[in-house]
Amino acid sequence: MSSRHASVETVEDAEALQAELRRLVEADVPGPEQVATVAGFDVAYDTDTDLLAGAVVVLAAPRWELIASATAAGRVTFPYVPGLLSFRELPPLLEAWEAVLPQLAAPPDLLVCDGHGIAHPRRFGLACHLGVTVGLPTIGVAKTPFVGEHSAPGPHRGERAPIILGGEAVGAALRTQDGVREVYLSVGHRTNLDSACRWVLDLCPRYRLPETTRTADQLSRAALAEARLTV
DNA sequence: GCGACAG
DNA sequence: ATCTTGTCGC
Repeated sequence: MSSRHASVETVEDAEALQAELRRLVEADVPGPEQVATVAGFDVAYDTDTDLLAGAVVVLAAPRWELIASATAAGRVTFPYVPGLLSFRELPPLLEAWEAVLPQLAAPPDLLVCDGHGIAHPRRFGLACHLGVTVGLPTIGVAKTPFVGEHSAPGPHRGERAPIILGGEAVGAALRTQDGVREVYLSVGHRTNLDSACRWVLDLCPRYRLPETTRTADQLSRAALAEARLTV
């Protein structure tokens, strides 16, 4: 698991591993029919101290109430390289994941993370890496575009426009609330674009960003603040 | 070669 | 990611 990451320390190693793991991605299969629980992932950074903190939250339908969570703080082990974000964020996220699993009666039905899935230069963004690693359905929801072209979706909640890369739809610009800026989502693993849009809308009953993202963001920041006191 | 570039 | 107050608007 993480031992596999221990050997990845250069851009070359990371890209080689991506090329290997991308073949495992299932990006056009039926998504979860029901979602009783959903997990959210996010990482916060302190640029001064090199500290980072990952957080995993588990929310329960239909109100998306927090039922479990875990965090993991540590030092940055990989630089930010566009296209290799997962090698930077996965270590703390997987550590938090391992800590949250024992709190659950069953694995979450869906995982949502910050950043893209297959809307990625090599079709293997953070959401894909997380998905194939834990073997569960994942969706990537990003606040800004990364690759591909898309037109502006209509102004109302639920309207969307495909993100086109290399002639294929790799994701969608989705309006999650009337009049707010769109989010950019793509399949990570074991689901499809329609299902992903459906569940992301469900996770955005009130705000632009999914409840999973909002809650995980808060928790990761709190965990980072806690970790800074230790330094 | 130049500019862009999730978090 | 992160640095950051007030302010316009529903």
